[in-house]
Amino acid sequence: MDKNKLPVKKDMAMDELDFAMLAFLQQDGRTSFTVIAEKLNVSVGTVRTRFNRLLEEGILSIIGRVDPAKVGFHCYAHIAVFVRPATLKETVAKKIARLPEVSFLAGTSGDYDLEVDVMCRDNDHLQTFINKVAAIEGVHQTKTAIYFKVYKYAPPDLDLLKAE
Amino acid sequence: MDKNKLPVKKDMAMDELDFAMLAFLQQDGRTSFTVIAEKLNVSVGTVRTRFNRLLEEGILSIIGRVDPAKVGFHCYAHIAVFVRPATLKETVAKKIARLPEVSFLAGTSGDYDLEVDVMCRDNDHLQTFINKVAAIEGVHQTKTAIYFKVYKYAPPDLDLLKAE
DNA sequence: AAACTTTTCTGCAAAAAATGTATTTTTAAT
DNA sequence: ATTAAAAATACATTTTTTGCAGAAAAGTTT
Repeated sequence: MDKNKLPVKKDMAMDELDFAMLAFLQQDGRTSFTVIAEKLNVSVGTVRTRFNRLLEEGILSIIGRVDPAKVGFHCYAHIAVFVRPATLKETVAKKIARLPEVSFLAGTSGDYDLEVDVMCRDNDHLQTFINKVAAIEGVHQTKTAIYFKVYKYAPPDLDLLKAE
Repeated sequence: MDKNKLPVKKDMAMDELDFAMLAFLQQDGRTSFTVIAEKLNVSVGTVRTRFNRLLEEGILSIIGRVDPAKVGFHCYAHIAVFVRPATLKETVAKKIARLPEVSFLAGTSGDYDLEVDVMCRDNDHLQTFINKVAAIEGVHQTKTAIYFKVYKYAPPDLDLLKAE
């Protein structure tokens, strides 16, 4: 397999072999080096070296994904947070990030300032959480929406990077 | 280790041992059965049996998580989709779900009908994507917001289920 | 409550996979 | 072309997983 550099960040270049490995691991994070090596026609050692580099660089991480609904999180919600004065945004973000219910937190370019996605046991738990957020200094308003039905939840499609 | 049933869905009961295993695997999906067994004071066989059950039930999956930004997705955005007439919601959802850029798609209780999160290479790619969505029959309006800074991206915190 | 059934856990041997290291091959630079 | 550096390979060793068979626990039935 040849290694044509792909148009990624210059400092950490990745070739086709890396991407091929990622493709396997995205599907099953426990795929053995042996199997990957066979499928890609390289030695086990090569796969191992590459794998470790990908981990070290933080490009890849192997995690056990737990289905939230199946273990008891029956309420997945989206909270739009309006911060005032705007200068408090970072401070507020840091405080919200600490709450364990928060699965995603980001600053956006939209109407509101911060987006908070939370996993709660139930509506009761959610309400308690919202109150906690509302009590934070700088939180001016919140708008909550519940995710009724999740149609898709997928990892990034690496093919989008190859074919342009 | 004793197995006090925890308040999860009745049909697939999980005990403390299962949760302890999940906790390990959430951190490192490649943790060997041997290590888990030692830490939890059970036999390797037990860990294996439980592990397989968790996989089969879809409670757990081991995946290689790829850092989108590091491989070339420099634009993570949020698109609010308004569907009209409302009856087309499911149809529209199915069509959007097929697009490879979509990492998350859900129906919400908020102002808009569908929330679409997308991973794109750059703003250009994003714009092309938005046009594709806008062209779908039933899509009345879209509002896009870019995630400027992601403060947190975390798996569900299982401790929230134990202590209530 | 004893006898029986089912499920879960354990222990051990065999197979498979990962690791450590020395060597070869490839790549890049002068 | 020559040489230096980086990456890939091969193979012996260690570790982990897998496949069962037997033991222990939990749950039923009478």
